[in-house]
Amino acid sequence: MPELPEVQTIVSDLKKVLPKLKIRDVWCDFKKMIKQPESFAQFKKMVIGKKFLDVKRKGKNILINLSENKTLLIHQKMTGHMLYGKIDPQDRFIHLVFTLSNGKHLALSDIRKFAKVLICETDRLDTLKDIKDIGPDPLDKTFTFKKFKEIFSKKKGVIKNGLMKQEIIAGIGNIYANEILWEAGIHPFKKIQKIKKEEFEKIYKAIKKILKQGVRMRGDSVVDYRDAFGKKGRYQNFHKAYQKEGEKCSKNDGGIIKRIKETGRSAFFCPKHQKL
DNA sequence: CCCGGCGCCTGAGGGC
DNA sequence: TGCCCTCAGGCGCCGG
Repeated sequence: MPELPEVQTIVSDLKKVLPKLKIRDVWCDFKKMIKQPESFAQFKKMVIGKKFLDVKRKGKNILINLSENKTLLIHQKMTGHMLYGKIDPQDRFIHLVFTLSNGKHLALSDIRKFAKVLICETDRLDTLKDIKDIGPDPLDKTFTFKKFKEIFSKKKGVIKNGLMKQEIIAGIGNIYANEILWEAGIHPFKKIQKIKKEEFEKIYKAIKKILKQGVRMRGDSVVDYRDAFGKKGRYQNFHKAYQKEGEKCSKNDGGIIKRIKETGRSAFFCPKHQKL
């Protein structure tokens, strides 16, 4: 499931190959994924002939900046991922394909069809809910401890849910939330209001450390994530908590990783060193 | 306003 | 073998 490191990997890949190429054609077999403009015919008209200028990320959103003041926003949701290169026409999970001026393709593969795509005027991007209603990016230089603590100390609920709320902080999903809290030594269900300053410091450091590590490993392919060239990431080999239920905590503290389901999501943690 | 729960989707995996 | 159930979880939406 693409979270910040997976999205960042795709964005870096695409940034290397897309700029200066043009869109020759576009094909789609699941038009529902296109949220804006209204019809696929309009979408097609808006992108054909446009040139790729830049590729960016905001939270889990991929922003592909095109010529003539257009930006493609892509959210990969659970199983979506962008692919660049020669696309296998037999691949039934590919639902959107751009044919590029160099003869290659840019495609969106998505088993579960949750991904969404939209076009926005570049200078109106900030008016989009997807952009304006999300919190700061945890890897941004301006995301300081002061800012982190300031944002979180106002929030209610438990820490793991807070970390996963995009309107508070943008980019963290279930895998990294579990890993961050394992690293920080904080129980996933600890109430935000009960978290002390030193604990906030540990969480802050863990956010930076774990997300950077995820980026370095080119993402987490525990399910079906691939980079823009179809290669797996490596972060799944470094999980300490996520999907480690029943295993010994790698801190060797005698804890056995426990799993608790709440509101559809699994929390994984070590009951020994992650205290409430 | 906030919180919980459901719907969107489909493949994998377990039980029988 | 094959059917059916559950699970995976990002996020929009709805209702209490």
